[in-house]
Amino acid sequence: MKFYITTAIDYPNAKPHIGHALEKLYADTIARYKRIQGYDVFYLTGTDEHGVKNVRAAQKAGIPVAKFIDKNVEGFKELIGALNISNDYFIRTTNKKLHWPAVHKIWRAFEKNKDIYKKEYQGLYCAGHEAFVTRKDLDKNGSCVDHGTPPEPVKEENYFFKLSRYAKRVHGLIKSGKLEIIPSERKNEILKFLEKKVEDISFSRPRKDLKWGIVVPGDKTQTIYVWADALTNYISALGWGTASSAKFKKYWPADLHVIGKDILRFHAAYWPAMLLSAGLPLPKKIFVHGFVSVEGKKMSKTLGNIIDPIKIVKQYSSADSPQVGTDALRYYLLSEISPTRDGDFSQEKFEARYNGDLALGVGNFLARITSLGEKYLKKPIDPDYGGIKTEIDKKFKAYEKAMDSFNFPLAVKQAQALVAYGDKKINDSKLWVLAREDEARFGVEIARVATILATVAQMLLPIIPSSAQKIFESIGIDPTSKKEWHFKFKKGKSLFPRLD
RNA sequence: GGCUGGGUAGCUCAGGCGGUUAAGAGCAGUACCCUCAUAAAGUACAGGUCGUGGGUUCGAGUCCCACCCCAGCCA
Repeated sequence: MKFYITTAIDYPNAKPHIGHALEKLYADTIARYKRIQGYDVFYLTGTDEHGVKNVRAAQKAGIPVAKFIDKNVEGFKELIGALNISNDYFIRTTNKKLHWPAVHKIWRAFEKNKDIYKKEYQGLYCAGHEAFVTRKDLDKNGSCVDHGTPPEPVKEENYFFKLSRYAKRVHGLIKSGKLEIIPSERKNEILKFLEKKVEDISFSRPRKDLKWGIVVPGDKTQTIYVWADALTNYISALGWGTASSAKFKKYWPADLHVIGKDILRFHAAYWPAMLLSAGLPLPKKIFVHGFVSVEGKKMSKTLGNIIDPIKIVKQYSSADSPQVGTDALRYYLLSEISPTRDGDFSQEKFEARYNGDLALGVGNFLARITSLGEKYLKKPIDPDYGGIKTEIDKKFKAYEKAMDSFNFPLAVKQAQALVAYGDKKINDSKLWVLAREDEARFGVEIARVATILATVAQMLLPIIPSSAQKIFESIGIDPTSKKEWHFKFKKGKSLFPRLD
């Protein structure tokens, strides 16, 4: 079974912030979870590199656009490394070999279906924005809210895509659940949008206004606008439109697009319509996540409260435990932030989570077991489910249910509940006393708590992969091995050193 | 203005097809207890108008109406 999962492609006009981290993490956790379940997973992420905003940002920085983009894309790739993201490919929309042919091909497909037509577009052009603005961007005097100057009415010719022709079909597909939108509020939102009169959308810009982009095939005066360019990444990355489309045949349609709530319409309306026009299968599911605020406030440049995830990772890592910062951030974002609503980040909450759940939770539980096991156990022992199987099964089922519905905080809770259960078992059996006084019973009891720990590590594998792997190593197990497990304990350094 | 979601213990949230608790979990706080462990773990304690005001009902966080806040979508 294959599983194709994507994130939105990021706009590299600035450094990545914690919101970018969140989305990649959601997709990564699902990808890892599916791999563990045996799926042949293809996980795609990348960057959306064309458009006026990038040009302007480059100008501001005084660097040629291509160079500016290359530099910023490195920042996004660094983020992927810092977060231990397991993507299988990184698509860039400036990739002329892979991406551009697909964009041209899909454009031709629209044309062939007569879904592309030229129309005069009238709009209010704001020089400051270097873009068209709508009424909601204007103040009472009719001036641009951001620039304080009145926009001028401009007429220009653009190519339009007949979204109106597909609105009903897309609506039907979403309503019936053939194209699933999660959560249901977002499904309602897009259904409402599609029930109103849907306008066709401008799919190109005059070349003179937008040079940094892909030319419309057969018309050198027009540049393909973001929709047909960026959204096509999901199939271009698989080789669609090139000679080597084996991956496309294997992985398309996408099983899951992971996106933010701000781009719902593009993914749940425009993109399906485009695919229908091109005669391609539609994605199966779209998961819409929320945003991350910082101490209750929206992240913004003016507030200067933008959180750099790479900085956080570095801050909490050390030379001999480089995975700690990565997993600490992964754990926080996955356990503290509600996946379908907005969540909050604060240093204080971050450290409370870390100390409570990781250092003194899982980490301490591991230390208790390996310390006793290494010192008192004479030979490797087998897992033992005696008296604990019901509880483990119950928690594991709840965990799977939560993971399947992208409720990561609830999934994590199941693992933490097992840690508490195991800690209590150590106390109740007085394991440290048995270690000295009753070798046989000690063997049985430590096998049981170690079995609990192994289950916890299994659950955490998609959440904090490196640390979960370390847990397995400390108890002498290779989780990927089909061979029978035997616990052999080795107490190492603290998995998650406590923060003061 | 229309629509969607939310407003539950100091904080983060569960419950939300009406009667298994005349309100739950985690964190923080207090007491007790253990000492294997990262001065860690475990146990007990939360008396919160379940946004406000009405209504339906034998009985409502849980249904209905109105209103007030917060977020978002569409105008």
